[in-house]
Amino acid sequence: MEFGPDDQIDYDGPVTPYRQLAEILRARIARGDWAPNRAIPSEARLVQEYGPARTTVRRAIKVLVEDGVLFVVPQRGTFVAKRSADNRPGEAGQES
Amino acid sequence: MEFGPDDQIDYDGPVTPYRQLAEILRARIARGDWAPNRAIPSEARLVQEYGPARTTVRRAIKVLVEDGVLFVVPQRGTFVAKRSADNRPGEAGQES
DNA sequence: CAACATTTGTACGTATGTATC
DNA sequence: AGATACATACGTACAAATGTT
Repeated sequence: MEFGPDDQIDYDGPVTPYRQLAEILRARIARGDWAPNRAIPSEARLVQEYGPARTTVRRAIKVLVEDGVLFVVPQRGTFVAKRSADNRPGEAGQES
Repeated sequence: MEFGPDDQIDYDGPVTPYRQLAEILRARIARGDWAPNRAIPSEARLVQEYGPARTTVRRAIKVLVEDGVLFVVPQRGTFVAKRSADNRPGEAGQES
């Protein structure tokens, strides 16, 4: 079961909402919704778009940060890593 | 003697309570009370509904998990498998 | 400089579920 | 049966840094 960029979060399913959101964002990044070194929507914006609590958004972002897909700049935003497409859930290789 | 969705547990009969509950739940799933990928009531809820100890509920769930009818997601819930209707106990079912 | 908005960081409390003892 | 632990999610509030007006 793959996640698409336009999917909504299913709160009653077996997959946790933060995992779903992570895969949704991953799909949108892979599709090129936001270019490398560009900021994705703010946490507050993602809360508005997808409905979850901010805690859930942050958890989803954390997954992608650990996968090297995103990186966070405090008080600035969350950005798409340069080689975000290469990074997959398997090996978590993040550079700092 | 078949079990129906509305049956109660008979604690004085020859069939163990957990077996009865398993068949009750199986009937409810077959009847479509919960769709595939949807969660069945929580263990605590089933305790309330049918009266047994939680141990009994868990044992019943275990039977259906081994039959491929249900699957458990830790910290999330117990869900109906997609092809739950196909899976039947058969005579080769394993006991534990 | 001051005031404000934006964004991430952190913390607390509540609720639900399973896991374990 | 009951207690405790852990994971997840929601809501709220405030702090800190940055950017804008």
